[in-house]
Amino acid sequence: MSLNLFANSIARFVDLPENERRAIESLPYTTRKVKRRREAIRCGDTPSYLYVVLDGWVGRYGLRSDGSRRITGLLLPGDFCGIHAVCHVPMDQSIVAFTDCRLALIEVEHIEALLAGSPAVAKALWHAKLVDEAISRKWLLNSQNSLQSLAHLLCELHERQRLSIDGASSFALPLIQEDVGDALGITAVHTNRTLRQLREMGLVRHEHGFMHIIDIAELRQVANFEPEYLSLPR
Amino acid sequence: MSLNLFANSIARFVDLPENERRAIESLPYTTRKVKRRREAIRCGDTPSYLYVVLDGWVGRYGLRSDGSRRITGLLLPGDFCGIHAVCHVPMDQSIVAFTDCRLALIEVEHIEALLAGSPAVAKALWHAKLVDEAISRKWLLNSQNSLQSLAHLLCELHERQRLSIDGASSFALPLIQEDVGDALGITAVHTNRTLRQLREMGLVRHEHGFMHIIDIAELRQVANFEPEYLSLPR
DNA sequence: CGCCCTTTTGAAGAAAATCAAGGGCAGTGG
DNA sequence: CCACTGCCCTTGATTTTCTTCAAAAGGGCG
Repeated sequence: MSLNLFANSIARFVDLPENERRAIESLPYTTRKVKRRREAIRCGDTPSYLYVVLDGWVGRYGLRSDGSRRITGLLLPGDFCGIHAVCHVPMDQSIVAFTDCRLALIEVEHIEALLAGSPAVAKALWHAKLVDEAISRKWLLNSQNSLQSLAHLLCELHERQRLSIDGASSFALPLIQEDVGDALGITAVHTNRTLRQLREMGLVRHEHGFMHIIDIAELRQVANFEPEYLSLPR
Repeated sequence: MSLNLFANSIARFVDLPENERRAIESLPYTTRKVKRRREAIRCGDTPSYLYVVLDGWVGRYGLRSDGSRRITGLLLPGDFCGIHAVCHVPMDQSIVAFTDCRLALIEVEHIEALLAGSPAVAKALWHAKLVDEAISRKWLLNSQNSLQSLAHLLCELHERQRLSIDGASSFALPLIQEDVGDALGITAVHTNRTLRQLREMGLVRHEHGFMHIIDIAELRQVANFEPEYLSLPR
């Protein structure tokens, strides 16, 4: 296992010169395994690494005063978090593993050196951050209508996984309904009912941890999903 | 009028060496006036400038399929937007003026040169973006409870204005209730009722476009507001 | 003064939360 | 092999929150 997944992820956004690709792939890093449901980074900590997801699913969340949780983003293999390290800023949210997963920890000094020496990479990290932000804002925009919002989340994940799973209309969705609810800002019970609606509309099936997209065109219609904001290649 | 407000804003996040401050303040730019309620940047356009707010209030928003609007962020003097220009990415949301305002337009080439030559500035822009993101995520976190959410927005604006207005417990709030509702993800009617609740609790008064914070301690209690995420000096 | 924009309030209805209970399934241990 | 347990999904009934629709009441400005 290495950072070439990270390099590929970066290369989605810029023409990556061969020397800069090598610079990424030769970054020193350590691997950390995190078990399902365990925190990878705690809110309030100032990380000293950039974290790259090597495999598994990871998420960002914050806690409310009543103890309830809101998931504010999902990180898939190749995604990174912890840019806070570069700025010496404490995390405003926590990072949790939704599956057993492996993270690459890259020391901030190496990231700084990379940013200074590899302009294309620096630009790509900005681009990746803009996409990340665009996703957050879509979540804000959608939090109005649970059906549309759930449909949109499924479209988002379908699209983001398209590259790795290559066009498959099913993907492993390791989240339980409570997680999905926490991502949408609704309760687990309501998530259940909303998911049932999508099922009864003949758009999706969720079985054995796999989400099967039956009618992507109609699902996108319901979601009002326009994939451009993800800046992924067609 | 010049970019020194922008430089100050940047300098909140890093120790800005004198030469880098001069680099910012000597950036060539043009000024653009935008009238209240007019769009400054349209969703889908790829900007070719970095936009810095010189004066007035500006906001980011997206439209839903039913035509309703969600405001996803507010920009105050010194704040910037349009980093998309650097990455050649189309905007995923639009930028609108809430008051007559003036924007500084800095060509992307100059920004790229600045980023390449001024490491502290580059780091500060990352930091500013992280704060921006943290604000978005707070909005996501709060969108659950309209009272808490409105209280939190007022605390956020109070805190962000603290530096410019210097400790005043009142500030000009040029948004109408419909705007506030669009920022919170609730209707104007419900915003009105929620605001009334805060008024009847003796926490705020809103008169003649000014928001008077009567009991900031209690307001922060209601909002569960913890200012650290804004990375502002004490 | 009269007009337009905004705020305020009421009443009815919809969406989602909450509370509660039952059911399936996988792993564990007797 | 079966009972037990824990975790998750599912469904029903009730309550709360917010929306929608409608109308009236400021308030500033030509």
